[in-house]
Amino acid sequence: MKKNIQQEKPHEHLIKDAKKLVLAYPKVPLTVDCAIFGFEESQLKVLVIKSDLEMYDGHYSLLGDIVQDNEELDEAAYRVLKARTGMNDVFLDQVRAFSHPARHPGGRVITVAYCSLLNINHHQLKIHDNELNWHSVSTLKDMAFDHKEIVDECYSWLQKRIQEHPLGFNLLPEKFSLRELQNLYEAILGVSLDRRNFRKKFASMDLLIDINEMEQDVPHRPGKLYKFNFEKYETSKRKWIGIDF
Amino acid sequence: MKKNIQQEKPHEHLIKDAKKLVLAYPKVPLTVDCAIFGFEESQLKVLVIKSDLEMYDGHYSLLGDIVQDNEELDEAAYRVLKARTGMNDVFLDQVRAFSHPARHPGGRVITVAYCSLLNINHHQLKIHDNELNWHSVSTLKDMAFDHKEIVDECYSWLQKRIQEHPLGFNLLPEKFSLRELQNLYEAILGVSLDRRNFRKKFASMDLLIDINEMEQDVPHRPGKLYKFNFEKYETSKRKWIGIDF
DNA sequence: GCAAAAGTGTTGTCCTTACACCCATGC
DNA sequence: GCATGGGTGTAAGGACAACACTTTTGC
Repeated sequence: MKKNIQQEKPHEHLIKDAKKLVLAYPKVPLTVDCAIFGFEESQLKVLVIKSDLEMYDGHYSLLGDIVQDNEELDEAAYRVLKARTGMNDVFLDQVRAFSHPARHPGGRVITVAYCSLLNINHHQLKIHDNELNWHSVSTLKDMAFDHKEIVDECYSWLQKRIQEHPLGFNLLPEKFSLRELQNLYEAILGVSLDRRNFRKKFASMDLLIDINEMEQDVPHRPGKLYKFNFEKYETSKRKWIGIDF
Repeated sequence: MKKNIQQEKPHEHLIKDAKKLVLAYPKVPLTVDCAIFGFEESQLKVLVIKSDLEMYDGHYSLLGDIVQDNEELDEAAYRVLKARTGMNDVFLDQVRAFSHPARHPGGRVITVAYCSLLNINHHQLKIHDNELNWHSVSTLKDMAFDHKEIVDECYSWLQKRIQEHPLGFNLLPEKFSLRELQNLYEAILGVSLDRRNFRKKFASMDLLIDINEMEQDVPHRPGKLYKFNFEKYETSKRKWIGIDF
């Protein structure tokens, strides 16, 4: 927007100097926070770090940073992600802004939350300060700031999105078995699924490429490995017709 | 978030003064913009106003305002809504933030977009300056700033949400006929729906209360009027199980 | 040979879709 | 009586849920 309601009068003139207008606006500190999810040992995990604020000593916080001048929010989030994980080409999407006036003990700070999905094994954590680590989502608590609320919201967001779009592949290795895929869905949705129906579902979607390789070193019959068919997915995204409460 | 990546060193001390930390953060002007949708003459409309920036002379913009100190984003959006429409208890939800550095000609301004749904006939527009008016969504173009992009995004958001939750009732009068409800869905989704199937669908959801009244002054057989069963809806919200790409 | 998980089909139910005729009202 | 939309039922097809046995590997 760009117009202050209080300023309005019946026949005001058009504003010529937009710069002057904006200079008069109040300003707030703005950050991005990333809920970076990974999948390991059949558990959904999120990347956290020990807070370096004394009042949150021992509590975890999400990775985030100040938004720089002339930086888009997406860029800022991506910068945080890359600085910590070293990864490019990572799934990243904005969830929503959090603006409670007391959410930061240092004063008013508004943050925009991002959800990111990556394969834990495809990267090395870049900085091991502050006990950067993967924490199981289900056992998280006592986070710094409003970060628990942010994680909860991002997790709900993920649960919903993963049922509408095949995002789960971002959390798996390039080659994966159907068992791994199902474990992932079960972990994220918190339900158990029928194996045969699950396989039929994905078979009928035709989004998996059979690469004619098998699992190695498993203590049971090895399963086939698949890749995700990104091309096919890109050319046939969901059409949104049908009311369904 | 709250930690600047560049600041990190192997054994830094915990930060005691959070206020001092935040004072050092760069700040940006922050606004909210509302895509306020209404339904009239079987068309989805959005509330717009003539921009008062000279460089956008004659172009429409959304309603919005600066976010005040210590104001939540939701509050700011609600304030804008109430100032212009005089309405309380209006549906309002955050869509997402827009942060392109050049989106405002006066310099960097980040905005958070909100989607709002209200019944056009239940309110009087509060201020008639700047040609505040309802504009058909389908014929909007040449808006000020990035407001066309914001409207498009909010419209997509609405198309999706209205299929998951019964939001449409916010756009209708308290009492409405099934025909009006169907017109609404057809207008928003841009499809035509089978009348019998549509009625069956809503009948089976059991979210409509038959109030034993009929339409008046229609030049054909009058239809029954219904109210939306808000209580029932609140106690039986959607359960999110099932993968569905 | 035993444990552990892979792989595979069928059936019933439910939901969705497609489709046509009579009815009530205003004019 | 005619135009306009209101109101209703049925049948076919597709999607989903439930369910058990055989196979392959490591040990």
